[in-house]
Amino acid sequence: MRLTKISEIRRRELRRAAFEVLQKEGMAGATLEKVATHAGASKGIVLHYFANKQELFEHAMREANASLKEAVVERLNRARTPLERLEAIIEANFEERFFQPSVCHAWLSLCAEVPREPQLARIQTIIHARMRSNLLSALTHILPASECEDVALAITSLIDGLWLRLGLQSEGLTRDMALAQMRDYLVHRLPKTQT
Amino acid sequence: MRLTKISEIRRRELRRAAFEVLQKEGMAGATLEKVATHAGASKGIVLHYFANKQELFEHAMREANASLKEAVVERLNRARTPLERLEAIIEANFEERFFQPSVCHAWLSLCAEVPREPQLARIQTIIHARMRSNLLSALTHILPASECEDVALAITSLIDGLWLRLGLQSEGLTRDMALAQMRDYLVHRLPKTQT
DNA sequence: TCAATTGTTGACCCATGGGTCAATTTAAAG
DNA sequence: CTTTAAATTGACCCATGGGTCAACAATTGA
Repeated sequence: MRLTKISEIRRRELRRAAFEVLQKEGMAGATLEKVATHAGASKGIVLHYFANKQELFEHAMREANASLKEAVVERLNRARTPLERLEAIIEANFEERFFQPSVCHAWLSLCAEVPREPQLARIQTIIHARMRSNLLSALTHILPASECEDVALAITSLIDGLWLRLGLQSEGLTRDMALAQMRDYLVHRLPKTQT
Repeated sequence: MRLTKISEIRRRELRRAAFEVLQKEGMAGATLEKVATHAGASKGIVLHYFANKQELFEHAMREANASLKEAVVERLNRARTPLERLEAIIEANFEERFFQPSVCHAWLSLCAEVPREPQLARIQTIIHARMRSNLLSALTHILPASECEDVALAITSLIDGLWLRLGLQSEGLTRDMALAQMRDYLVHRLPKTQT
């Protein structure tokens, strides 16, 4: 048996192709045909590996999320202090490869389906839970317990808001500006001695 | 001639119906047929008053935005101090009639189309510009000029992020929590004497 | 070498939905 | 009252795209 079965290779290729097509075409425009073509395959193959369109894009979302998670873990491993852990989480969310208008467009398209797609909602819940947990594990060492939840939500919301802005108004919001925003928030919200 | 022409009445009815259908069905599911039925008319009439689907939803977005704008103006008129003006803008964005998961779903669906729909992008630009201008007109009296732009962007992003959260995880985020978040931000970001 | 499994394709089906149009009803104007 | 214009309908057209399927190719394992 091969180390990685063809089926796994194909599924990954198709997930990725789906996410990439999503970036430019949106959910309605991301045809099975287009995804297949973009992956260099035929439409039939897509439905051979995924039961239907929803499942395909569910896996596309999973993969995109997994790659963000990786980036966070990677940076968290390097972090030594609680503050560094906080910065690690934030900076991972604004890495150049992620913080791109097209990537944001794809996420927006997926988010717009969340209300009607329980599977996507589930993934979204997981994403939020992990974010919260990561933030809390750092914040509890920096802030009084009573404030941690609030600040965690604020940080998440700020990140999401900046992402949204990037998606809606690509011009005029750079990665550096976004990071500056986050830093500004931390400087004013965390205890003076910390930063 | 009647005070309000039938054409204007119909157009408003259809815009509203479009927005309401959007709340539950999303952009793909918001069929011309469904919009027409929801407005108590036939599909033909929709295309009689709007050139095509895009135009219909463009006007739906315009109307939803106009109603938010009204709420802001309303509250701004009551505000006396710069800080009150700031609070007016924020509170308008979280009025009960707006800050609802279903309303947020509709906005999400529209936002997801922005990248591929220049008309929607234009409206979005206007929304952001007005928000920025409103915030700056209050902030300039509270903060040093060099900080106003940054704080305006932060406030906008926070609001958008909280809205997004409401859309993605309806349970677990109340209006009061959202407002508390905004207050918490202001308390820590504005000069001590202000709040 | 030869089943048996897996991968792959393209043709086909069919529901859906955007958009057109001619025909009819309703209302306005003179 | 009649003519002109606006409002409204429902039938129709047709491209699109999700999903099925039978047949074919390739790979694998005995």
